[in-house]
Amino acid sequence: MLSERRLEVLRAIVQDYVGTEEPVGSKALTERHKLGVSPATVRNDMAVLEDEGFIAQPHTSAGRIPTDKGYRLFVDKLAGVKPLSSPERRAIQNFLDGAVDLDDVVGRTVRLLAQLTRQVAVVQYPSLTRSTVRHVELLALAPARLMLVLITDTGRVEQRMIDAPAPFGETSLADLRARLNSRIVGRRFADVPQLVQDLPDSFEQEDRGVVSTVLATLLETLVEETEERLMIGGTANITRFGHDFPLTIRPVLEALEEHVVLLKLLGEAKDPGMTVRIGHENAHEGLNSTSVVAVGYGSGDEAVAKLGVVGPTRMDYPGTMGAVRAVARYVGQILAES
Amino acid sequence: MLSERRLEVLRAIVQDYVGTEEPVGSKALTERHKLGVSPATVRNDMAVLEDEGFIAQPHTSAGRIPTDKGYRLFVDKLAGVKPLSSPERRAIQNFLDGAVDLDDVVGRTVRLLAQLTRQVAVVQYPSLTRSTVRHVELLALAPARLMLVLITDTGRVEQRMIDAPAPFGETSLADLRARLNSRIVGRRFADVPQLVQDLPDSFEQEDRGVVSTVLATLLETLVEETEERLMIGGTANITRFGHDFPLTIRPVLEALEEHVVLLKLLGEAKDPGMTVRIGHENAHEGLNSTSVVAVGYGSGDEAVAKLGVVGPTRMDYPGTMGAVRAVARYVGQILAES
DNA sequence: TGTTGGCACTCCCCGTGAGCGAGTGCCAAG
DNA sequence: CTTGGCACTCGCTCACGGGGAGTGCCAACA
Repeated sequence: MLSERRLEVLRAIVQDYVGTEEPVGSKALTERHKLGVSPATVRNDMAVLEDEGFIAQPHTSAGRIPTDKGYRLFVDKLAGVKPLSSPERRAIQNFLDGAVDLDDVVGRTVRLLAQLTRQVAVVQYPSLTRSTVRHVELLALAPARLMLVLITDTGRVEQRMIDAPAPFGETSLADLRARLNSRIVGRRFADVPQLVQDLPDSFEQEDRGVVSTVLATLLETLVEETEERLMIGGTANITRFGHDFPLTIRPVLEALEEHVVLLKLLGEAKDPGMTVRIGHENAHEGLNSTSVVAVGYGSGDEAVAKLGVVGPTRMDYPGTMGAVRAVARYVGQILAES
Repeated sequence: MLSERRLEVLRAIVQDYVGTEEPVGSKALTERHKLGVSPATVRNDMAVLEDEGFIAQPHTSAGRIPTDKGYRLFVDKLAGVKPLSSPERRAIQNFLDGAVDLDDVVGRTVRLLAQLTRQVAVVQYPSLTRSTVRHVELLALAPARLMLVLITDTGRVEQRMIDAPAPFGETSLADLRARLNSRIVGRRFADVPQLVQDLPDSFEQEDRGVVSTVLATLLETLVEETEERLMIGGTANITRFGHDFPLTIRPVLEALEEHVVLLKLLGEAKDPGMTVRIGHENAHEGLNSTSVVAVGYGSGDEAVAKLGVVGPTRMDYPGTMGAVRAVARYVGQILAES
């Protein structure tokens, strides 16, 4: 185990490097931090930290920079979560309060997060699987052409066209609509399949085909839309990620375009609290020189989706984590209110 | 007026520069193109072209590169629109045919366009103002809480919550729903306001407040959603824009984030055909070193929205224009079918 | 055993200068 | 108007050489 002071040295190195973006040497460290020891001692400590793999030098006779492992130790043991200042809190609240619908909430959140952290923000739309049904609507656009509209408690609306195998009377339609709603409104998506299982049997023979088709489409919508959507913002901030440009930036932009990858990334964050993935801890290769800070948010006590930021491994972890957590809380509140 | 050969020289310069990304000199030009004259002659022509402002040299004693004005002449007079190869056409069709809903169509289009042009693609969602109403649905979520769902002929769905000033019975609701639909289904959004103007009068006194509120929300939706949405793709391609990195790329990314700016940009493209804005012709400063190729698309004979790409001024204009036009056509077809 | 100052050493970084070469402008001849 | 010739410009590359920040090691000291 590392001594108290060595940890302190590591913390100092991380802080300085994050600030200056330049390898930090022993002398500069003792000058900027009150470690109470001489540069020579710090050098010894650095040698140990390097042996253990927490820091590295880009070249012989250069200062040290933290490794992924070093950052990991930093966030696990050395860094707290820096709470936001109260003006910041107020700004968040004001900014989010004006939202009019779900798209707007997500849009504002992503902009806010990008602005606060000066990094790339990613916000997942509230997931359908954990949400409940607020209403199902069935419309006849033509005798054998129906539209299914599904409204969730998080304000999301999904619609699907249905080509019915046979014409379907207005009364049967109203009947189906009513029965469907009475069964599944207020229920979780995951529970819907078994709740509607026996519904076709209660209809006239001639209508069963249509009913089955409608139900099939409904269930399909539930499954399909579990492929969640997300919104990204602050892409311009990648220019801050590093100086070694085209090389670093390209794969990151590509990764950001693949929403599937990002969703997986967010999804992996199983931790009920905040999850921080540093550099190579990210499964996706393009993000090997970035860190992802993610946290769940939700309208109630349960998380319905995730949000987070993607930034350089060399980032201000306490500040970023503070911002991410705070934004998630406020979004949760907003969703609960609406 | 410039002689035939001088135009030919300009064309050759543009083509070579687009290919190599390096200033092109007189000797190289005569070698790669059959101009039938000597380098010295070409040098004279170049001097003229430079005087006229069509080309410039980065430094004394370097080759020439086209200016914005040079590109402008090139696209106006010298370049055709390069039709796509038939495998490409087939690929487009296949790729777009699988789309299941509007989001999917737009999403596929944007990816397709980005892939074909290797540039940043921008696709505007079909505008509401020009589309027609397919259906309006009114649901009572609670006695005094309604939801309005608006479905357009382009497959777009908008929903709004309404807090009614008074409870509203199910029969009244059904009545309003029916009357509303019979009046505005199939009509253009722009015509809706006057079509519903006198609707409250035909209701019982006690229901008029609610009806007015509903109508107000409906009209508001029409107006508000004229702020159109758009989707962007292929952002990673900005890394191809130039070598002078952080400087160029940052403002472009910022501009791409401001959808309002992009919408304005697309909107300015009044031309019924294709519009090409080159470098400083773009009003937005961040896009001064990029070109925008945009064209309208629509389900019928009329354009309902725009799509296009943003790329370096140094782009393959004929190829890009060909791809943009072809994609717009196919998207139009897809929309018309659905 | 841990800490400290001293010291030689290693390299990165940066400015300088030379040589190269692509490209130009001009001129005189065809 | 076109062409070949020619001197000139200037960006690019590379080698050379301090300067400096930082290191590792060692011997001395608590």
